[in-house]
Amino acid sequence: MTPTVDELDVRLVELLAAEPRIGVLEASRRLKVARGTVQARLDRLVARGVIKGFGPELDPAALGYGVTAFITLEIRQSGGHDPVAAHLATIPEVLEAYTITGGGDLLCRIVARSNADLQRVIDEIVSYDGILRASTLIALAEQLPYRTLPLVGKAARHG
Amino acid sequence: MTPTVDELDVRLVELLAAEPRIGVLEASRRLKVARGTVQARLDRLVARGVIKGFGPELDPAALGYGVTAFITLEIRQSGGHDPVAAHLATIPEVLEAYTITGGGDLLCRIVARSNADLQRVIDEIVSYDGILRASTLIALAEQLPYRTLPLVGKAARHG
DNA sequence: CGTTTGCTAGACACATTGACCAGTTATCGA
DNA sequence: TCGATAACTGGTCAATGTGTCTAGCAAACG
Repeated sequence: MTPTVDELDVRLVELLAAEPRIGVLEASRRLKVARGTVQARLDRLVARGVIKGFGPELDPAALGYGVTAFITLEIRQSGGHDPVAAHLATIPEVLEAYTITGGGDLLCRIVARSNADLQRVIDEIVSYDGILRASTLIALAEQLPYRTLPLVGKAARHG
Repeated sequence: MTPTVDELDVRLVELLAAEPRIGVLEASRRLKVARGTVQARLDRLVARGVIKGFGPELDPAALGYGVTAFITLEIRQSGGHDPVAAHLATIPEVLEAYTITGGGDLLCRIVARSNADLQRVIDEIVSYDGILRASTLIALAEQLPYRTLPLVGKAARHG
């Protein structure tokens, strides 16, 4: 299997991650390649889906949502996951949700303004009919902030 | 408490999220405000930390890491969390890690190339001395992709 | 061994940026 | 209610970057 990215791609991605505001021209200067090359590489990375986008990264904590928690939902088998996912999607505090192994379970990341507010969010979540049980884990500290950069390097080295 | 963001901020963030490549000038045209205003708002949002950055969003799946899992680590109380976090940081497949409620536990998001590869990643994680027990949940499907946009709207409406 | 693909290096018109400015509302505290 | 401060407008300017195109060259591929 041929790697999806090569060493130049990695350097480009790392450069963009470090200084997102530099343009294609400046990037080409830093990487010592022609501008067209950088442009082509970027287009290719986006086309392949390796780069999903350049949207602004928002910090829930800065918006006042300083409490993060993970909640496991046991849902009624019959209804299926989709209606539950649709319900969760209507709650802004639910940041993401995955179905996980172990009969009919869902793992969600949620945020709240405070521990008291967390109760409100949880109540809103479990108010839905198809949810049988919920169990919450409060995040105390972020030991390792979300990152994907090391993965690119590894993918290029072809692990 | 005064909101950290107002309605214009929300529209700006939503616009940037929808079309990240538009510049300040185009944004000002869409929002029907002066360019300087957009510039000032953007600077303010970044300065406040509401916008953490504009880095490229990478998709692990597109890099060949199609398997996502959540792993709970029970760590030895004595050593503390930091050495464990340092160990986890050296493993590219560990995308994030949180300390969570429940004595000395850590929740990590990890990715792997396949289920077999997942075993290798887990082995690498638990090879560390301070880790007593690990329990893994494999993510079957992404029901709700990571999002923060709805939160901004809610913060502005001041929930 | 010809063809395709990727990179270089340069060109061009055009749009955008960053940095200003003066003048005009809003907002808020006293 | 008034004054001061902060925010927004609408405009300028030079400098820079963008999108798009060209042609030549080298390596990889079948």
